[in-house]
Amino acid sequence: MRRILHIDMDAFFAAVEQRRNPELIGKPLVIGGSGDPTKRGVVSTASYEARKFGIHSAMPLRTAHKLCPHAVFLPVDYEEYARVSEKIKNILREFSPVMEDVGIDEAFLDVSQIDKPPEEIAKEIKAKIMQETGLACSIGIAPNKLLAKIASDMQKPDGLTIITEDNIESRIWPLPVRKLWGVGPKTEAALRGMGIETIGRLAVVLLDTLIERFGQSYGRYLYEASRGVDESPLVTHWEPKSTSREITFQSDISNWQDIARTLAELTREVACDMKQAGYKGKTITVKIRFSDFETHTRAKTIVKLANSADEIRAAAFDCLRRFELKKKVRLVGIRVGGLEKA
DNA sequence: TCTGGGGTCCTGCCGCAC
DNA sequence: TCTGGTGCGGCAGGACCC
Repeated sequence: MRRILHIDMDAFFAAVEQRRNPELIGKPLVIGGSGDPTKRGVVSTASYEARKFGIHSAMPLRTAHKLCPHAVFLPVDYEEYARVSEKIKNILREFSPVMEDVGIDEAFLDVSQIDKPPEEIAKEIKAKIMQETGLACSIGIAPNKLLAKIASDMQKPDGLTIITEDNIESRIWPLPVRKLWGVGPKTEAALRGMGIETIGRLAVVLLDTLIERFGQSYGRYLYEASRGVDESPLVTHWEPKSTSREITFQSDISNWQDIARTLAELTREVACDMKQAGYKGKTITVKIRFSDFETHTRAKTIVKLANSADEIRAAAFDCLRRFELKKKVRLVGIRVGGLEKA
């Protein structure tokens, strides 16, 4: 039986900001966008004090500002959070080399090979992270990644939750389906339409029914996930498949020259990213989001792998010309896929 | 009225080659 | 030469994650 830990930092961005400026401790704090709640942007992280006002991740900053005008709004300092994140990941690797990075503020750790109760390991990890960074985290312990992730979310903040195969029925099945990794708003609504609101209710649906409704791959996933089944291994190393840059304009624009100029600038940045990381790519995709939020893409695959701004820009402009720019544009983006080591 | 930016994966469709 | 089945890559869109 595997023993998997899921480590999830509590309100990570907000906690990092509170640590470097203790005056912010105990105050409603919202991190997101440029830090100006009158501008376009969404909430990346809200402190627990801000969450009491109904503020949550992905909420427009303007909405957050209306809910709590006296909250402190700060811009995202990604470099600083990445630095702290790396420190935390290094601490985790000291406990087990089998670590899967899941974004900036969470990770899985396989401690199956360690001759010590996982609960004890988890307590040591929490203490070490607190000692070296001053930050709290929540940890879930389970026989697989799926359950460990659900567990870490059960007693936030500063939690430690153990789920075993024996208590899937009593502790997992009463939870709403939305708690399952991979079930978002659309699937939640579709399931509700079928009269399914909890994981336990999902677990009694026939496999064939789920495959018919959600397709072979996702249907089977839902069937297994609802039963707490997840054999997926920890991924300790992976290569990026695409890299991208996009920007939302502060106000929607209709001038083709402005759009083209922005696309050229994003192209330079993405080419620079690729050269620094040592990758070339072959599929260039341009993304346009119109003022009504309708989003379209146009892609072009070039014959030879490329990472120069000139080559990528030429393909990007071919794509841009294929758009009918009838409506105002709020976002333009570029992605280079099919990456290979240069 | 509001809805970021950086990713991954899946599905359906189409044209093409065999 | 025509027709149909099949597999595959490219493309577009969508759902989801942090």
